[in-house]
Amino acid sequence: MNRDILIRYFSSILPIPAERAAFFADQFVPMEFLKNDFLLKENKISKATFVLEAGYIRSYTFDNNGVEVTTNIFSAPCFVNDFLSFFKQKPTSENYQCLTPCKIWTMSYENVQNCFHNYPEFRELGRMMLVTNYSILHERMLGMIKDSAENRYLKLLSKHPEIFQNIPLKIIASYLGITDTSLSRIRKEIAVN
Amino acid sequence: MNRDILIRYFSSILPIPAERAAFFADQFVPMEFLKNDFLLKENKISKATFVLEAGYIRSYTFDNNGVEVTTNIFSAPCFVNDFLSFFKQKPTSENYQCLTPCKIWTMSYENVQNCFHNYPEFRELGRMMLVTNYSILHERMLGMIKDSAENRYLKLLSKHPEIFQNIPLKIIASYLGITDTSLSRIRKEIAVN
DNA sequence: GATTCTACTTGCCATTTGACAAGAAATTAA
DNA sequence: TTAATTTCTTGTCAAATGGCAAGTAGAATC
Repeated sequence: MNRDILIRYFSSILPIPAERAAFFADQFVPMEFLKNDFLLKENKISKATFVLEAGYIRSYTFDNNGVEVTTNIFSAPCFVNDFLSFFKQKPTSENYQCLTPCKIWTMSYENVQNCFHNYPEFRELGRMMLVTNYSILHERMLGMIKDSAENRYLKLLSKHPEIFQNIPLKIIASYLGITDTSLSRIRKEIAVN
Repeated sequence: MNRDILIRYFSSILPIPAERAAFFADQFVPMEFLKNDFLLKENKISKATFVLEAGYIRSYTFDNNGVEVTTNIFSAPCFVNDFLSFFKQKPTSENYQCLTPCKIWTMSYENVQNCFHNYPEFRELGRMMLVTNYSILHERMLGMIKDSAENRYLKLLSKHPEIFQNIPLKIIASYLGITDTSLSRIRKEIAVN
């Protein structure tokens, strides 16, 4: 695993001295996960925060008919966090599962709290991470209101083409809020034109 | 305006000593807004955070065809914040407008930063506010994927019935991601049964 | 009180999306 | 390699939602 990726990722979120970024990176423990491994299961409390160095993860839950719904797709490098469960130490309602083998850096809740307490820059990093994720979710929400399914597909395709090379379409369809059938038709329609 | 509402609201987000909650409340300046007044306009940078004591506010933007889209509805008491604009001091893409006369407590960006720096509990309050708002948005997102328009309507109706007494249906429809025509039909259908 | 404006409803028809089922293609397991 | 499983596509039909326009009701303005 590559610690430099972690350091660069921190610096991209918030400009901080390289030395400090390296110190923060040292707080994380590297782990390797296999495909289908779970980082967190529903009804459990998130005890750690994760940074995905390589691989793909999704979170999912179930709709009223018991059908799996993909709530999020994580493409490296990024934080993987159930904010509600982690920061309020409450059980989550979602499952976080590796879609591919993953390289993941983890940091315990206690250590995060400790660094929040002692390092203003770490607090700032945490806040920026929250704000950034909020605004990504906000954009996705706007897309659900403003855009057609086809446009949502095209936006995701242009922003994260790598996802389509690595994740089954039916999971992407669910994430886009449509059925795999519809996504298949949308792709067909676009291919024709 | 009623400072106690502010204090109680803070305490509901995070258990803190009453004295400290009162001190935080003192950092906020009371203001009265008229119907249709703007708290923040698109392309401007949010210079203050707001707590809505009484009244209704919405945020809106425009879709690709120039049609207004309501992105959020704020029902007192609650924080009213453009997180991205406020915390990153970047221009917002949305308009925040009063739908009724409003009683609003404001606190400047500088003062917020100062309190973040000096008061751990204030930081914690800010983080909880962010986390809470993230999870509300997350739930709304899930609803857009999992629920039919009718179910989204019913959920909003049961959770915030007061909104339907105070805000035009066409704005609520837009917030739910449907047209006012569709909402009208959904309501009719429900009324029949 | 009359006028204007806005919100809401409704009818008609088109489009999008879903449900279900069958089959093809690709991947995984034996 | 073969078999089993999963993913993806496609057909048919139904349901949900939208676009547009007309008409009604209610609120705001003069």
